[in-house]
Amino acid sequence: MQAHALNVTRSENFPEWYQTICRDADLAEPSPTRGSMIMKPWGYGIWENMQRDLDRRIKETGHENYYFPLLIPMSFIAREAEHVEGFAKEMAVVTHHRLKNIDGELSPDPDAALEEPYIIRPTSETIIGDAFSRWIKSYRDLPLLMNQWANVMRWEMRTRLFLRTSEFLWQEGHTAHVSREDALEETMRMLGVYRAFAEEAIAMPVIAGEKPAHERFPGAECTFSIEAMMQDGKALQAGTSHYLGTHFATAQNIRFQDRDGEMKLCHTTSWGVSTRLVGGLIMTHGDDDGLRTPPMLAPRQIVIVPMLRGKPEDAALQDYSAALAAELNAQSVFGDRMRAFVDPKQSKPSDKRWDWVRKGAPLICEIGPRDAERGDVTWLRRDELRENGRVKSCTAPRAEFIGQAADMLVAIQTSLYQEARDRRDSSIRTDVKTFADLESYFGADEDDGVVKGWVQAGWRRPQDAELKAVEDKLKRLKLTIRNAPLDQPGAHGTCILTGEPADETVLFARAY
RNA sequence: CGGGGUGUAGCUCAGCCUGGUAGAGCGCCAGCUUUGGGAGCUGGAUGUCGCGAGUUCGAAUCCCGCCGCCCCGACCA
Repeated sequence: MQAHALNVTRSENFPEWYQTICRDADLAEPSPTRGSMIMKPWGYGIWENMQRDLDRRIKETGHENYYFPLLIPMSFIAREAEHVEGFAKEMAVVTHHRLKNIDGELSPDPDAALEEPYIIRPTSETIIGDAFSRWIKSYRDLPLLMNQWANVMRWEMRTRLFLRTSEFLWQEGHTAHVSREDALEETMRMLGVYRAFAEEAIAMPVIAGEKPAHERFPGAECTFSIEAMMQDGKALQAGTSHYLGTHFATAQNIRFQDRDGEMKLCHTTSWGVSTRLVGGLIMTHGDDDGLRTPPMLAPRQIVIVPMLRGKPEDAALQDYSAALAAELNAQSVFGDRMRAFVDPKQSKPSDKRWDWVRKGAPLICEIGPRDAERGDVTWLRRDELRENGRVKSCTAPRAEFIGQAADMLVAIQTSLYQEARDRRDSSIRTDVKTFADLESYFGADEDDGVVKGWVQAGWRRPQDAELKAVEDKLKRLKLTIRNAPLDQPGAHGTCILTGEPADETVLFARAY
């Protein structure tokens, strides 16, 4: 009898646990293309459900979907100085349009070099800005509210499944407005959409706030983020929303004629979330038995495993299971059709059970001959898998189970959220006031098994000349400033780095 | 790209120091037994030992080069 369904626990080795869960829950695997991953049905299905839910929220706030090209003329990226600087080092470049067999080796054909190379989009501000400059003529064309679902590529030094891959899937919203106020309102609105989406759909509590100046998106006037705490205490930036001011409008000539007849620059925004959220979901809800998939996003919410034994009564078990699935599928939950599934795989029932435990199907029904005979259902709740070290199962008459299935799924969604929120709330320290305290909390030699959470403390925004020193000081503790929560306390006290009066209260954390 | 580690069966790993031509457990396949649940017994299949070059009669083992992966750093959603 194995103690857990995974062979490494979170406390033993969190990074290894993360990799194991990606593999054993069949979420994704590394690919031959360095830094890129193969997403498998359970992992990709979670992303598809995220997409569906978030796409609805994006459309409900007035945005429409567009699709822009993968390849961007290289000159476009050069237009906004900070933007170039931010992305130049991680750009994949397309330089040829033909291969040729040269001395038995396939190479780009020297005669087929592109006059102007293309870059593979790391983000689409520039090519979308180019379109905006043509589409926007008048204040009547504003606001222009667009979104696109796309893949992007950033040549990363170090990659991890879902959390940082060279190619990733995301949504990027881009909008143009007549005024700073309108654009800022949009920036905040979408930050709010992300917060609600993360908390409601992913059951992942987040803190929304503004990034410090040195953590801004290249070319942005201000950047806001939602930050989630992973089970090892590290922070994950789960979504960003940027007010771009008139920087891109200036660089790309995005102007409109206002009511007063004057030509004015648009104020633009951009905002995005990516497949990184799947990584966040894993590190928020995974346990030592695998993933616990929030029911709202689980590709299959109820998995039915008939306990087949190669006996005559197997047929009856299959019929009973199929009928149960059909009845469950006719139910609705979270305003959607319930997703039940009979696992038809020809393998041992116990293996199928543990496969679904690792994948984190919210409810796993095990239908044995006695259940079928009596008209019962026996099930496991993935969020309450074990009790006193033993797997806990419940049995009830079929109609009763069907009647409460939706409520149980909702309860699982809620309990996952609450568990994550309690863990986060109890891991944010507000009593660390000085740099010495900060140092001793995060300690030079960690690895004492204690999860280091976040520290919320006051800080004074450094002047340009001081910034380097501040960053170095934090770097030594491997700390970053995550954001200044929108929800600011009344008084900020003194700056944890300098002891001077603080401008605001920010979150310090180690981060992914 | 720097520092450290690592690469042997599907998975976890032993063997390497001291060179003699490949192992264990789990998984997989077959048969039998078992049956409210991660079963037992018996039998079986599986590897260009990361890749390439070298030393040697002989290399998983020694030397050189390269590559992948992991951790730390730099970079970042």
